[in-house]
Amino acid sequence: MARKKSPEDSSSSAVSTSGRLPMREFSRSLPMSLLRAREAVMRQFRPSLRNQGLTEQQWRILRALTAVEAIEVTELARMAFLLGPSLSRILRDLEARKLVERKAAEADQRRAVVSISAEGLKLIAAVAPTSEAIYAEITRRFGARRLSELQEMLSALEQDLAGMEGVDGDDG
Amino acid sequence: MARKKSPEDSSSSAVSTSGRLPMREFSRSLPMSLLRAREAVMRQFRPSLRNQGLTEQQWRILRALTAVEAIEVTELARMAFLLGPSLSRILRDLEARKLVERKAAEADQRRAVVSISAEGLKLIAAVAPTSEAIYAEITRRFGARRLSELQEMLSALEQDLAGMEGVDGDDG
DNA sequence: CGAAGATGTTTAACATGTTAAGTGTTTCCG
DNA sequence: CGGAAACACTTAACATGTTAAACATCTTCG
Repeated sequence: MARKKSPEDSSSSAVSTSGRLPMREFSRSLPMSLLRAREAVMRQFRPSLRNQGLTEQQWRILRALTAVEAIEVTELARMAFLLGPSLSRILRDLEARKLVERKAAEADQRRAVVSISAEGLKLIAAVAPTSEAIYAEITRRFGARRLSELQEMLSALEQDLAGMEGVDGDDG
Repeated sequence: MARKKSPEDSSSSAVSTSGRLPMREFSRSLPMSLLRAREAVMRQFRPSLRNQGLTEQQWRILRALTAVEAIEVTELARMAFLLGPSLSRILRDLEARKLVERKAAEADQRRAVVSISAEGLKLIAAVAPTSEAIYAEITRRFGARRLSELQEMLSALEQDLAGMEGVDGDDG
């Protein structure tokens, strides 16, 4: 919407007017495709989460905590797919909001054990219905079977790239 | 050594010890799958970009600029899939580094027109070979055909969700 | 013409991503 | 036993994501 401008309508962007490099298909690169798809999905959920004062990552953490009785920070980071520093900050805030509780592990004072609080559970319960409804609608639109196939491919991609670490060209 | 710990399933996690809520298996939600897949891909590219002092987003912008002679900021944001504020900041930096040039549009002083500089092109040329090699290796591992299929599905997902804006439950 | 509204871009404010360094604990091993 | 190394976080510093608001310019329409 609202895309009118000068008289000389250029319709669609990018016609590589200079043929400088053969790097075609930028908009169809795999990272861009994944980014756009994910954004299309998350766009559906964000408003609802925001209504409850939750960011996407905070939601991921609380969501992960509902699946366990208690869990160490590092393990939680793996589960919620967050880096340590991000998780550290978010836990500090969630703890201040009394949505999670933290205590030191008995056997190892380095480790912290986190669990969701009663309040946290209430918040989850408030968001879950809308969240599930959105997910159901997405599934309906895209098709359950197709969705499974997509997840399979994504998982396979992840696996195929798991051990690939050394293509680092010497362009430094 | 300390191989960078990539959050994969530790196989020990999460057995819903409390049966609190019937929520979908968290680690297999669509947003998480997309996030992990994208991260697996980007992990391959980041080191090379970093060697050239470029972030992923800066690279996206320069990459998009090589495809056009010049382009307005809003259109560039659409192409590189960045939000206005992010693009604004990045352009300020790239301009300071003389990798891009900016001028006001003649017909409309509100609009700014951006283009890549000669230096910017050199930088692109320095990164491109490694980047292409990595992409080729990813394609080889996953399979060209499979990769096309995946892109198709991602594109379709994006399309299917395009007009879905109003599932907003009243959980506020 | 001129004030109200629309539009393109930037700034602000807060939250997270990302890498490196710092702080306590614990483990290893001479 | 004790110091170096490993480990589990946490802080720090910079870059981007995200939303709202500010700015400047342009367009509408009375």
